[in-house]
Amino acid sequence: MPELPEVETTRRGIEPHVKGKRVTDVIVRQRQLRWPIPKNLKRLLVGQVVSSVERRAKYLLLTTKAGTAIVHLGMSGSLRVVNKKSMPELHDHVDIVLSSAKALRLRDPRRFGALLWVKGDPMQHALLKGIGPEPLDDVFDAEYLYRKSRGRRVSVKQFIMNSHIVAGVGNIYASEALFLAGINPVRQAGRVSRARYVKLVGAIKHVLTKAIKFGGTTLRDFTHEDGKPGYFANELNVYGRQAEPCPQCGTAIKLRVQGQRATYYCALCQAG
DNA sequence: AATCGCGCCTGACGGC
DNA sequence: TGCCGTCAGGCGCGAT
Repeated sequence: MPELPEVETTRRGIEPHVKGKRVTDVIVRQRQLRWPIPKNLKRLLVGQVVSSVERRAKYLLLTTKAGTAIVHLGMSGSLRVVNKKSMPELHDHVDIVLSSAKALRLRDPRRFGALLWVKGDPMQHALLKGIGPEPLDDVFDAEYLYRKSRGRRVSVKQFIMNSHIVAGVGNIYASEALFLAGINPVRQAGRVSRARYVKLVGAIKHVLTKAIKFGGTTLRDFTHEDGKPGYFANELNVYGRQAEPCPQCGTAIKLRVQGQRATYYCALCQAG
């Protein structure tokens, strides 16, 4: 499941192959992703030079003079740099063919991803406009999170997964950060102390930074631009480890569902 | 304004 | 073996 570290890993992987290259063709094999891929994408993109490859939240932004392609990897998406002559496989929905020998290939078995186009400032696009600060940005600090959380009755886990509060924290890293901070995931966001938000912000930054260093977490579909997996799955303390011993205290890791999503936690270490 | 639940989609898995 | 139901989950959206 691509979360921020996986998208950032992808961005870093594709950037050297894409930036400064001209788009020579766009091949769409499956248009029906979360939203349909614009029918005129090929006309818009062909001939354009990709001037930058950026990330905002879990969105990738391929910017040209004419506009920006917005890519979301959804649940199962990956972007690979392939030889432009290599045969597409099942679920390889789009090739963005480049002026080099390469093509950027979007694979997305579950098709929860998206490939959209925006003219002008991409940050003004409806999908990006309301998104909260980047978690690795300095403006994302304990004071911000504390202030935003006052009066909120949702669980602290759902609170930090709200992209309007902070960008890019998904289900895996929310569980991991709450474990590192020793916070009970079901506690109401508005009832978490300032001191605990200091710990939580530190934990979020730490786990995301570390996951990027490991090239992200590959559980099933996610791969790097070269098709290789990320290795952070080995570093996960609680996610997916129901009934395994807590790495801190040995108590069995628990699983519960919050907002229709699995939360993994240690009831002893995260009593607070 | 905040919160809740739905639905998009495929592949893996368990039960029979 | 094979079929079928269930689950996984990011996240926008509509309803409350």
